[in-house]
Amino acid sequence: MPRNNSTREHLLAIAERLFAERGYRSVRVKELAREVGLHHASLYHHAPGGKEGLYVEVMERNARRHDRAMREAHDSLAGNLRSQLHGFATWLLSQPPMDLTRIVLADFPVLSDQSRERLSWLLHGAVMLPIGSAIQAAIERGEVTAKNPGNVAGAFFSAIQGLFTIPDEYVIGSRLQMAEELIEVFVRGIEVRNGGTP
Amino acid sequence: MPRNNSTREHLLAIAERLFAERGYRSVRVKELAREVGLHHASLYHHAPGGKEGLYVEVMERNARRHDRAMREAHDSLAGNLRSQLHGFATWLLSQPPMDLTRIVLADFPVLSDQSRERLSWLLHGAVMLPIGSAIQAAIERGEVTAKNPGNVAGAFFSAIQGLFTIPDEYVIGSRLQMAEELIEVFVRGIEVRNGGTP
DNA sequence: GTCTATATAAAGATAGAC
DNA sequence: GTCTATCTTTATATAGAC
Repeated sequence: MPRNNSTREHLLAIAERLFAERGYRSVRVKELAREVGLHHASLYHHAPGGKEGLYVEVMERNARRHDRAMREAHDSLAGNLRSQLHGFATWLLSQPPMDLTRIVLADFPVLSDQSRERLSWLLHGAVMLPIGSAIQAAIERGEVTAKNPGNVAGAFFSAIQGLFTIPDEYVIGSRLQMAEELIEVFVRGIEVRNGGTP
Repeated sequence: MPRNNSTREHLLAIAERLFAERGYRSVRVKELAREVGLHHASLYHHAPGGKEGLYVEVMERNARRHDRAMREAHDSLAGNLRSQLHGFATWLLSQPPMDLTRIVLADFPVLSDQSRERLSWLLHGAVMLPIGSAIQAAIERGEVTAKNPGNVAGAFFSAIQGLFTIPDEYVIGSRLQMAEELIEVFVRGIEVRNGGTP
């Protein structure tokens, strides 16, 4: 059992970023070791579970971190959907991309059924639930309407993540500014009209 | 030089689907061969460029196919943004997922600069341009407004692709029906209000 | 706790018989 | 055009010295 020390923390941080960006199979153990500044053999001292154990561990960390930050944004900005969405977008853009398509279709097949099921729920709960909950609350306040709030939440999440695919030189202003335009589109798209045809 | 025969076409079709779904590194040459019904050594007869050549070739095919279908939807439904978006969504959901995040962050780094640059433009032109063009036309008709139409186009594309991450058992109705709700949200989100405060 | 050395397995690719 | 056999390289992982 590895001790809680800074080398291990360093390794987990590096692994979390690399796995999030490129996925399980594209990350090489030697690459992880090089970035941490260790020989790849030394890595197994800090991560006895090997590459797969490391992946599961850092993805769980990743999910828990998102869970904390998304709930924090949800709760501290409760009552104002635009602000909540802005908080979600700010957080998501500050983190490595979370490419659910790749995670589900490419990464998950290498995991055990149990790890897959567990991670699946953790990730869903961390990112989709808070967004859906914010939309649901706005529905209950009578501000917006949606047949399927979870669908809108998923679309918002995907749209924000999609900003990561834009090469820096094509970003207009900043990704956060682009996110702000999308927030306007989403909120306008579901808000209840009060000035409709009389 | 391989001849144009059905085995090769079969191989290209299989490769296109597998690479699109799981990405370059997750696809095994032996897996491709098995699905085609060949020994993996025989595969190199039909694809002398090996795995990388195959990837570039089928991604180009993929891009060109999307280009044709998206332009067709764009042109045949011109004048009606909702219909155009519906046509785009119908096409995209009929195809393997196009996970641009994974393509850009995980697949591209293994390609030559030239292949990467070329594929990048092909994919962008095939999916983003038609959507952006449809939105731009609606802006010029005075129906909708957007500070950055390309941003909205990218968000729409990401939102539709995101529907692929939903496990079948959580799909409400069909993915196309979920797409229809998103189309409403996007169109309402950018449309010019005629019944605002007087 | 980190290294050298080595083991094991898998992947991509080629040669050459049929 | 497809196969068997083989080669080379790469990846993950372990043993054991220091």
